Amino acid sequence: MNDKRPIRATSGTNHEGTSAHNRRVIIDALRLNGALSRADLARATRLTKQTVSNIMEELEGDGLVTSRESVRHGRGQPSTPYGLVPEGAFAIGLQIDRHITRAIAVDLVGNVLIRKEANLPAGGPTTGTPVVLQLVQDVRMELKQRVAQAEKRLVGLGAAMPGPFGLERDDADNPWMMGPWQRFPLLETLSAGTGLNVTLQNDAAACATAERMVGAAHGLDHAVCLYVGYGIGAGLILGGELYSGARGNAGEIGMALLSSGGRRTVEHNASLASLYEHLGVDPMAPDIYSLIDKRAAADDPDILAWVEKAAVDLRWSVHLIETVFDPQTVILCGGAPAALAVRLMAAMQPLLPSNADRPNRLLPRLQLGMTDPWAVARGAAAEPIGHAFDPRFSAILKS
Amino acid sequence: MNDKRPIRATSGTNHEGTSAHNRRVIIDALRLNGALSRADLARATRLTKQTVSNIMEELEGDGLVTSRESVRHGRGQPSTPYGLVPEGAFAIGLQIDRHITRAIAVDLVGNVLIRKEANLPAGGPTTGTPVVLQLVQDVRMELKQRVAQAEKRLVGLGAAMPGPFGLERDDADNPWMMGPWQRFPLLETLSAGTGLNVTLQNDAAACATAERMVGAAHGLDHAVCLYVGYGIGAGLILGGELYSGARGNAGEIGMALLSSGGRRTVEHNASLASLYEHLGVDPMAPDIYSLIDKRAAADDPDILAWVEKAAVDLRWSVHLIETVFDPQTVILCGGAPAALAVRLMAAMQPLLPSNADRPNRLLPRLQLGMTDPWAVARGAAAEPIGHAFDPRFSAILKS
DNA sequence: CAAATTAGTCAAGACAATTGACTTAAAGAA
DNA sequence: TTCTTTAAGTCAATTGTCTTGACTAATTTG
Repeated sequence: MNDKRPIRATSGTNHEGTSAHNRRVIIDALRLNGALSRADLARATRLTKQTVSNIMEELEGDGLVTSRESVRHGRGQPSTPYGLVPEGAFAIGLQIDRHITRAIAVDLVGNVLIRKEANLPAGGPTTGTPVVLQLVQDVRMELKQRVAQAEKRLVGLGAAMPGPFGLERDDADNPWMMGPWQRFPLLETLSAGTGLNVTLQNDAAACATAERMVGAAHGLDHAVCLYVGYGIGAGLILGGELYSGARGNAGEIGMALLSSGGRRTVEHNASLASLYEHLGVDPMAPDIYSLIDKRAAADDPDILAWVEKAAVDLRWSVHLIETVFDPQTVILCGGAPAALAVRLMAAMQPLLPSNADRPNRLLPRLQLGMTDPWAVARGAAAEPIGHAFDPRFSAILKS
Repeated sequence: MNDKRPIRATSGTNHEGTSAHNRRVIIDALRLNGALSRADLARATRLTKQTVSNIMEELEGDGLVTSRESVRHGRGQPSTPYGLVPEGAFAIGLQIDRHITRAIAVDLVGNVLIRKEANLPAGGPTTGTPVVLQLVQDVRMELKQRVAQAEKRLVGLGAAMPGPFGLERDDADNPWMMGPWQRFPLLETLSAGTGLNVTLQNDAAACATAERMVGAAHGLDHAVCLYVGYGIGAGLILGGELYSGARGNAGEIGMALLSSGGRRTVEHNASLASLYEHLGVDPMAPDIYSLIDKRAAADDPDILAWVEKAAVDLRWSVHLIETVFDPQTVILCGGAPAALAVRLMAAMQPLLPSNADRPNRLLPRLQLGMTDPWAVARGAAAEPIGHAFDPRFSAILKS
């Protein structure tokens, strides 16, 4: 009969889509700017005062915003600012790293309420999954105990782990990869194990989300986070949204070959894995973070030697990021201890010339972002909250 | 009194935004799938039959779609497909290249109605602008003569030229740059000179737009066009939209340094400029395109030597693009003559390993796109048409 | 104390999608 | 043939959401 080829089309939208979009726009404005009056919101979103009033009433009813003390500014009736209610929503963030797993609980404005971590046994998902699930369960339990209505305002679980995802070839020999984990249906397992709405992204992307929410990328539409963790990656904020690529592997800059001939990648010289190897320390050591931090702070020559070597590749990475993404700024972030990160930043100067190298820039080419072992988990937790409220294209489409 | 810091927020939307979005979704579906019945459209866009009917009636009244012959498919009333009317809208596309400028007129479905080109005198915008404006004027005049109502359905002028834009440092010595043009307020000049709605993008981006509209990227949401022209660039289709970066310079992969130490870029070995230099031919020669094409087709050893050298860097470029963008496919396109492009493609095999190198891919890692000197102008022309009708986030925001 | 200015509300109206019943047109079954 | 099923498409009423314009409220300025 007729060919039943699938028809490709974007989804249309309707009244509810409009309304959802406007709600999200308002929440996003409040997150970005702090408390705002209805009149301010109306101007900023280009909606009418009345529309904003209606939506605010609804949001207040939903327990997502509350009024603050009214402020006088010159002539006219004083305005009543409304701010987000931290307890309006909660999410759990989960990081699965090479040797450790971390889980946190955050609220609507990004405050971290609970942190827990556990060593991840060797043996991949088989032995690791119970540990991870238990950790999540512990965080959830404690959250439930601490905040009465948290459970029903828990919007989801955001998980992050090193990429790349969906590769079929086995890179078991590559110390920077987590092959068994990457082939494991983590999302489904977590979803089944917790009953929560689960999202999965790579650690660099999660870090970028965290930077956008509360860090150096706050309010920026084009920013790239150069993530230095056990491996190296880039988290991409492009056009105001996190970009993940066709299969969630965008930004895996650590795997970029440094030249057309060689087999060396950025990760070989600049990842924390390479640092541990260089120093001959055991990455499983429980106090490794503070150990590195102390040695870096004391300008340990072994550390400085690694920093010099790593800076060469990181400098090139920044050049590359600037050249291909044209961001407003590049943010160095990740699990590197603060003292180490500061030294890396310094060693990367001067940056290589690039298109981003112009006078009268508003933002520096390279900024130091969060150097917090919990940053990835924070970003992971931000994902479900963002999904629930951010103004994004997909959000206005019909469900 | 109070601090009048600017408030950052996304714009809200209203009924007209909804309606505009749905119109655009429908037009886009028709462009992507060809003629579709109202029922098909309703299913594809997830709008109701009635809504689609209303919009179709409006679009038909606007002269953008017409009904085709009804088709029977099994039981039920036969459907009446509607297709885009080519004469529904027109746009002018303009390419400004190093030594030549091209202008075309296209219709709503992308047919090229008129092509004109002119040599661009040395001396930059001062001597070049009159030539460009005259060329545009010529195309416009001929369009007006050929199609009576074209003038009032002319939605804009899309211009493309090599990037990068907005650099303040002077690279007059760099033969791959067009410094004076890049610092020239082309957009304003064209706008003032023609009275049209003008957009400006780089040539690689324009080429990507063309590939998305009628080429290998048709219907893809994540595709990168590796553009080999006088310089080298990448046109980025990310998340279904063209991505340009913070300042329109995203994808300038030709300027990426090949290693952290050196000063060599992809453009040095793989651009047509490097080919002309390698061959010792004058890039101003009027028949240069067919000349290269013939020599390539005859497997001229000088050409083949260049191909080998260029392929090394292009292979690396593909690896890099796959690693940082994670696209569904990479498309080799640009102003290279067909015979040369085919040889480049062949010489690039085998590709370097990357995350994209997995079995059961749906699309090849690298495809040959348009090898048409007019592709850039076509893509440039698609921009105003797309702007007028595409479903994009910005389109649903309040004007 | 009146005028100006700004925040915010009220009630009616406008716009655009939805709903459900209906009409039309074809294929297949009895 | 005729009845049933299926699918396309229309009609008219309804619903959801934003806009409009007039209004009230609260404050500063002259």
